[in-house]
Amino acid sequence: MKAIEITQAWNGTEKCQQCPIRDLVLFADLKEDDFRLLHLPINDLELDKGSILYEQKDEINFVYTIRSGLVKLVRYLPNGSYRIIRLLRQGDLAGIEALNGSAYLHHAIAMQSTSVCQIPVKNIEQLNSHSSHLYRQLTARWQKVQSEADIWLADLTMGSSRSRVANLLIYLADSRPDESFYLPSREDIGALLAITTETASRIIAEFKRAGALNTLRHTAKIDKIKLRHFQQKGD
Amino acid sequence: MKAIEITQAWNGTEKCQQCPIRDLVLFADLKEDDFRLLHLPINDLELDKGSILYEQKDEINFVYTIRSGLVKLVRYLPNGSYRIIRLLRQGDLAGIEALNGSAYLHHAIAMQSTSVCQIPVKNIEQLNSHSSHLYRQLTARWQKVQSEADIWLADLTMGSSRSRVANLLIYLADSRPDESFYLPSREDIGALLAITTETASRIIAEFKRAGALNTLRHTAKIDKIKLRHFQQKGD
DNA sequence: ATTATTAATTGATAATTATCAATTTACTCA
DNA sequence: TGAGTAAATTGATAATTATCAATTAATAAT
Repeated sequence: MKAIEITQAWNGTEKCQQCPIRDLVLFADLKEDDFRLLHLPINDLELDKGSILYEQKDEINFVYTIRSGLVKLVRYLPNGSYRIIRLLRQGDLAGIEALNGSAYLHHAIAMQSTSVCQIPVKNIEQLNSHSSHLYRQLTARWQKVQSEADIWLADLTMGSSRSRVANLLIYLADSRPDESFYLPSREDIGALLAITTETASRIIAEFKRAGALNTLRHTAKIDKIKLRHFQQKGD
Repeated sequence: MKAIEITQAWNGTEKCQQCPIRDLVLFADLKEDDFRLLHLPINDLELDKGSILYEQKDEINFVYTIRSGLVKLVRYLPNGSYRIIRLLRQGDLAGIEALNGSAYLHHAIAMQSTSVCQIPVKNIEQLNSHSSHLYRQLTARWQKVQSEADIWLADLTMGSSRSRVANLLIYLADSRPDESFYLPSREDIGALLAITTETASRIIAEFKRAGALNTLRHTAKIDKIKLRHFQQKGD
């Protein structure tokens, strides 16, 4: 287990243009001519739960688009504990820092079965120098990272543990078509919100008892109305 | 007071090339030819403490380079409280989200006397379409924002209040030539670290008593050795 | 299916932080 | 300078969360 499997390798030309999440990914705006500029192969990777997409020390030759699944960006602290800095979902870009030639800033680890496109940085650079279409996508993505980090900071680092967990669940459920989502382990919830595993567990259990959260294995659904009662004590 | 004064207006050509913080700012890599592409005037603004550089609702026509001083990016919450999302210092870029045509994401407020360059977004766009020099600076800056946000999240949102305040002071003192820095109000420290004003005050007072922090008005110096004792309880 | 292992839950208690309130200190403006 | 206002500090107490420890539930391996 914890395998990474290359299921396909291709040069963008046809495959990327038929990509079912085309409008979400980096190459959204590219024209047919642009695709001819892709020289290195793009790989399609399937990651098992727990497998590592990249680590901080890794050589940085790729950026990754998440096609499906869930990836956590993790920063390990000197004392051995860790903090989850951000979650990446469908359409998100991992390893964007590679484009500046700086090292990866975190470890990227699949939280569930995940499929990604592995795009060589050289491809991006080539495209960038010959076509301006990619530029908008890249800056837009940088901006998305930034604004999500801000929201994260505002919603998920203040207030009581209870309201932080409620906000996290609402964030996780957000924009899922069927409203069901992957519920992280209590340890990961702790690492996401800077609370202990036990506190995370108590609150999740409390939400379940109140009927605000229903789980089957790691698949969860929330009752937003009931959950809102836990969001803020003051209003 | 709380005035914003336009002290100078110029077209980049000579003025920007002589800028004393040229290597820190957006135009660092530009060549003489590039500057000829700047058509709209760049303004030099002087902000008094407390004055507002921009608000979320503002029309977004400018990005700003901080020449000196300290700016806080503030997000107001529905219940009237606020959270400081990030601090900007010399060389940092404010309002970078304007480049994607999205609204400003925060209020930007001067925490002390601050001077900034106000750069029309149109200038940036013009430069970008005619010269590739700016691209590197922009992506590098985006990346810096991202990596600092990550560090922030890891250092300033976990651990005890005491260690968070210690980390904030170390961050503020960092890279100041004379090691002296502007100490924010206790309320702002609270908004930065998601703790109450009172807790912030108690900890600052404790650091002063221990000789780990010395203040004269809002100018502060830290004793890093002594401060480290407060950083982490566990090591 | 059964055992071994890991994750989740719960309890009791200690430590931390928020809250409410009062006082002292610093700053502003006439 | 001196009164008025805002900011910082401190105290007492309540609420929240961490810590340590035990138990139960879920998952994986044979």
